[in-house]
Amino acid sequence: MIIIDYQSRKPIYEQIVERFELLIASGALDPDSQLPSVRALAMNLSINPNTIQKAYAMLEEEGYIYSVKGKGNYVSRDARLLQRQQQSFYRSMGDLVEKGKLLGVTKEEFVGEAEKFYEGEEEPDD
Amino acid sequence: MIIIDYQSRKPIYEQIVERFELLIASGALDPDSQLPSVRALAMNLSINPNTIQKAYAMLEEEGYIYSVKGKGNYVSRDARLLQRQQQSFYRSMGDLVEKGKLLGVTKEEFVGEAEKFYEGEEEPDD
Amino acid sequence: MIIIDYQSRKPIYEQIVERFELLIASGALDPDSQLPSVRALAMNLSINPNTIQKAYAMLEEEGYIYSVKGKGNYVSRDARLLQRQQQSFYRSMGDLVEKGKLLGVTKEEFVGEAEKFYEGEEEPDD
Amino acid sequence: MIIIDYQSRKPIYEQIVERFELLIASGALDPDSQLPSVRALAMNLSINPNTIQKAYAMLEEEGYIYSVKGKGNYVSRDARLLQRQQQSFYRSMGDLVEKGKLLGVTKEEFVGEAEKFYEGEEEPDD
DNA sequence: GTGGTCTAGACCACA
DNA sequence: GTGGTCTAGACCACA
Repeated sequence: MIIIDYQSRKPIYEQIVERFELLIASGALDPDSQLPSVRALAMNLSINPNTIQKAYAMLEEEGYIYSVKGKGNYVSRDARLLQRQQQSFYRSMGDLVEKGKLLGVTKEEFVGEAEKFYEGEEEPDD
Repeated sequence: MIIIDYQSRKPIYEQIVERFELLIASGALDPDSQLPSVRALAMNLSINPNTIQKAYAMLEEEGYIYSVKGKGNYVSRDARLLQRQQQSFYRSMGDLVEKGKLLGVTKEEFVGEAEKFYEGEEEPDD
Repeated sequence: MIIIDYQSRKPIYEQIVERFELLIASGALDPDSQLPSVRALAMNLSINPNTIQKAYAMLEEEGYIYSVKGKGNYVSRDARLLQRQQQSFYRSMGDLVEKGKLLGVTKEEFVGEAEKFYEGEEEPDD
Repeated sequence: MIIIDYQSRKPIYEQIVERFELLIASGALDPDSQLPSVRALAMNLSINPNTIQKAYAMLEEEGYIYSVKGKGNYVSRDARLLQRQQQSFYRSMGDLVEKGKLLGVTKEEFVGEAEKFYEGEEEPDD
């Protein structure tokens, strides 16, 4: 469920945070369902429990999960999380378009490539 | 020409590198034209000369600029730089599309928004 | 009678203790009246009986309740409990005022808002 | 500037966070002024640098400070921080009023005591 | 068993 | 010198 790129310049805890943000905002994880325990996930990924702890603390601070003492961490029930992710998504798109303009990518090229990306993945047949 | 966001989490030297990469790949800086001297730019942005040094070293290593001992740093003449930037650009687009799918953004929404971003900005009146 | 906020950062047993403290000190629970049994309350709130046990033990230690072996837990008859709560109440008020001063809240603003809070709520129509 | 109560149930890093929140929101610390370095403050309070780090990370996440890599942590310039603190302040007041009502504290008593607290501190003479 | 806090200490990136 | 990440390990509170 969580994949870590140990070569990445992005810190481990951040990779975990971003992964869970997506899983939660997209609905892949149901509200009030329990996250893997700190120790279990640490073992699983063979990293230090403190690092997981840090990631979970961050997710709680951001409202993605809530923690129940002595029981575990649970997915928050908050519709605004999806909105928030989408907003950040469109902001990234804006940045990308700006970069594209600088590099001489036309609107048509941009849209054409994007459509290919959209289609390419889902049905690898035909 | 170079704008630094001092509050950004992105290191200063990296901001400088990326900015020059774009300026050079897009042709905004002509091949063989001279870059501002390390000291001048450091003074101008009021940051540590070592930071500029590091950015220039990186740009040289990547082939964006070449340095002439005792004279200064100059823009490389290399058509592949634009290609390289565009490739990285399309890779980013692919990542963005993946994220969009997870967040339930449809192809139509994606394309629609992208077009808005393309049109929205002030076009240099001709 | 007892409401638990499972998402609160405050431990469950503590929420239970504080709730009973108020109910008893305010006279909402009569002296010598019986508290719900540990098991019943645990079932009712669907939490671990150990947690209720711990809360009751704490209330007994503080003198709010007394326990009769084999029978159950009962509300203490002790006028000083109200005083104690009120003292702690005024201490909190002192802390709040200090904080208000730091934040630039004037005495007039403080009093004005407090009066609004006092009036705002539904008063048990008489 | 920062005082730690080592007996408190409140974690050290949280005490540090709350103290800086007040100092910053109240304007006692000027925007863009530098906070003590992680190591210096750690030494000063004789606690582990990791604990200070944690507090600073939290303050950054909340927008009270920003961190410049290799240079230090600085106070944010954001007027909404004061508002945010005041909102939380009035929420606390609301809770306190509710408690007061339960304990039989009348509006007049509440206001009277609050005024005493407001006056008591400033001029210890007269 | 669950999360949370803290220390000690190493090591890296950045300016 | 500055912050940031991570590990190892202890110890506590809670359910």
